[in-house]
Amino acid sequence: MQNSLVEYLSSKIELSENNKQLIAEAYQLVKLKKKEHLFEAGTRHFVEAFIVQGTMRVYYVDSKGLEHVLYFGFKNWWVGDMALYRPDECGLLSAQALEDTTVLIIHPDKKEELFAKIPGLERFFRIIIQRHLAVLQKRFLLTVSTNAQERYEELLERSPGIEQLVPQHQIASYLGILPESLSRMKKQKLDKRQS
Amino acid sequence: MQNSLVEYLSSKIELSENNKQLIAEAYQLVKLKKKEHLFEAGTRHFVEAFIVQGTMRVYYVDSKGLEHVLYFGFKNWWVGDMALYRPDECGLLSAQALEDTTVLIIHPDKKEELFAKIPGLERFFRIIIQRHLAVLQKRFLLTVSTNAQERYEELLERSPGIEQLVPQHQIASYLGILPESLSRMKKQKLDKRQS
DNA sequence: TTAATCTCTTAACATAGGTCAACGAAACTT
DNA sequence: AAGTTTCGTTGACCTATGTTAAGAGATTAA
Repeated sequence: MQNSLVEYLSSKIELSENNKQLIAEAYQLVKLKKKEHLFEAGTRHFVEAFIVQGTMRVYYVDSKGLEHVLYFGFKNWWVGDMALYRPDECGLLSAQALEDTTVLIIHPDKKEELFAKIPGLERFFRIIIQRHLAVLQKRFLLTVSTNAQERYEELLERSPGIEQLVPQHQIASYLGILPESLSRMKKQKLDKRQS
Repeated sequence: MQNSLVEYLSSKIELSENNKQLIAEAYQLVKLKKKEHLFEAGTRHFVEAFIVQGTMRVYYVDSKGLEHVLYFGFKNWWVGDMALYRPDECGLLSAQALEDTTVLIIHPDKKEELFAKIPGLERFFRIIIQRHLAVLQKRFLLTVSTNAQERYEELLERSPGIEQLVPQHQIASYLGILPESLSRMKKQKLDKRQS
């Protein structure tokens, strides 16, 4: 069932059989239907979920009501609002399943318990946070230093196959442009190739 | 001398006199002349500096040679490439003094020693990282959801007085536009106010 | 003090991407 | 299967910001 998380963690840190058991029991399986939300902006959600199967998008809704995809989550990735640091904070982000998706979640208190029992686990999660920071920083710098075309190419290179997993207007949102603009861009690319 | 760091930390966590002493001794005072660099992209720099006095900018140079300010550092702020997680990594960022500036730095190994000796310190630095993540996430979302005008107003509101500390073309770079565009924006604002 | 450099402003023109509107094709709902 | 919503495409036009060039002050260096 939740072996995928245990497998994933085992590949990252040393875990005794007993600890694997503890982890498997602490996490709870949640099944989301397509379009269902794991958490929504403005609510208290200290959720950090591991995707067992499926695809999600994490996005922000701005003051004009427009949505902006911050990142996508695929199998064996973590999704959450990593910027939250207290369980009682309200977040700015929402997370929605782009297809039927299965995730594993844990209560913050329970996570603390695991940290106390399993050496190396807290350190591992700290590294996850820092990796998120590194990824976000790269994303920001790419966004301010390139045009949509270049960002599109970078995305395709970094996540080949993403076009099969995510509808095109969500990709446009991730790139920071409108669907019409992505459509136009792709056409220009084609036209150029044929000339 | 380095009292400002000790004072700052004391206001955040409980510190015995002995621990204050340890901290004061572990950090090293560095004086930077205006335009001097604390670290530069492409070099191994695991630097995390506390600004005692002065102003710095942390920036990225893109593949076309253009500079993009990621953030400014003022008195009593931390500057560094928080995305680095191993002391032997090369960073993408550079940090330069915008005026004569004094900072406190520490060797990573020494920092580990402090962590071992001073309870609460490691936890505090973890919070700093997470706060950086939160700030960066907000910055990213603001950047993709607003125009330069709105970002300019947000900046002035969040950092009143910044225009006295930082030259205008650096502010433009922070906003993600060219100096000419910021100049034009300000003029339009004036024109509007007068009509 | 002069020269050299840096900083800010202005203006004319160029372009990436936004806006609006319309349409056909998929993909769900019933 | 019919109807409804969602998704991608196209085209005409618009706007924010980039580009280039020039000049005036301000600051720094010699």
